[in-house]
Amino acid sequence: MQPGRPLEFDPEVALDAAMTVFWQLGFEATSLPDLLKAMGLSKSSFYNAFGSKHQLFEACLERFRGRQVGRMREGLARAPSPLAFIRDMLLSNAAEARQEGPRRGCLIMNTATEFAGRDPAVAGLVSTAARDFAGMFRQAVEKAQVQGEIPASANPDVLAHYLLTTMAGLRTMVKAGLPADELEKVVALAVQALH
Amino acid sequence: MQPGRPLEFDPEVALDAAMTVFWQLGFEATSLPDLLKAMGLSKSSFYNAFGSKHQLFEACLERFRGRQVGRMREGLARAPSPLAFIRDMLLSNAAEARQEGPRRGCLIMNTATEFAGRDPAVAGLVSTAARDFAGMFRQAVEKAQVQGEIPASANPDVLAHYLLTTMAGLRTMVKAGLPADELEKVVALAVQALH
DNA sequence: GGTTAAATGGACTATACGGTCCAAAACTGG
DNA sequence: CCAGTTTTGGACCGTATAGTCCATTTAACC
Repeated sequence: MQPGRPLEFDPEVALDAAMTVFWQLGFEATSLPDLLKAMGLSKSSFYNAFGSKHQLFEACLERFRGRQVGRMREGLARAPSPLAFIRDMLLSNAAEARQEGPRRGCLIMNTATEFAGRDPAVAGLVSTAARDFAGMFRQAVEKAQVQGEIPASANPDVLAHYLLTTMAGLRTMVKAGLPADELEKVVALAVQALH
Repeated sequence: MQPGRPLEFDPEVALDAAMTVFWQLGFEATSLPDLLKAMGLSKSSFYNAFGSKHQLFEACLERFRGRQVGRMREGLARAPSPLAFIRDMLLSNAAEARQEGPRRGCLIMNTATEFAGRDPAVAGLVSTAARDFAGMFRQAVEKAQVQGEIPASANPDVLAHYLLTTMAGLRTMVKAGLPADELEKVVALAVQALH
């Protein structure tokens, strides 16, 4: 690449801002002006750097997936025990019901419900992300089995999918307005079911 | 009401058609032309009869809620046992993963994730519906406790919320592309957890 | 400091949106 | 058959949408 003027904005930062907007509003409800404002750039720069609203959205999904997987990996590594990680994971989802504000949920789950079925590219990203999340849960389950926190007889894949399903359900129930107390009891029950 | 020309369409039928469209596409992604086409009426008739897209949507939510509660009540009455009803309920959600087509999910859950948080009126309808669904599950749980299918020591409310959460999670996972076989194993595990 | 390549702001486009309005048509009751 | 009331189709409106384009500015390299 030859000389030329350097970017005035940090694409990473801009992408983060865009991700947040999509996360809160979803794809359809997010307008271009919404994005430009949040990202702090002009139309030209936007299209120059990100191609289109749709491409940007896909980039955000990817970004979210990677970040979330990283967060889970890190959480599993740091947690006092694999089962504690699982419980904390679910509890952190339920905890969103405590905050008064936005209730963003999970970008991947939101996207799955919003329109994964109508867009093959997006559907692919969503299902890949779901598989990755399940994979992390699976690792946690297997680790818990080694440590004797979960019976070795259980099928780690089934448990992983069960946990992912519960997580998705919690996010939905938060948005539906169930109080945090109730959801925390649900989490306790769900964790109990692993034994 | 005096003479006047009678309606050329059946409002109930039209409402059903509208409900189906919203169910598949969500509120934002459904355009007025989409609705008119599905309902088979002109703009004038539409606004005359239903006020606005938003009002129509609220009517559809109400309709869905009532219908779903009725379906659950009926299912519980007909089922060979309360626990069988619960299992069938969850399985029927998972079963959507088998069909190739649309994957509509549950209108209420879809709406919760799409934009319940941004619209107080809609949020109210969604949370009412969620409470109603939970109430039906609660009845099933209590009945199951009487019949000894579920330990009497369990808290019916918690179990009801747990079931609702699982149901919501299943619908999300269906949309995320998890295969039906896996989801059915998840259902078995979730039902197991009630004991 | 000139050349070059890229970024920028803003004007511009075409389309689609939800919603309104009105004149004409159509059906009922008398 | 007429009066009364409502439905109906379609023209119309202002706005917002995603996306394009170009002339100008800007900074890096030699």
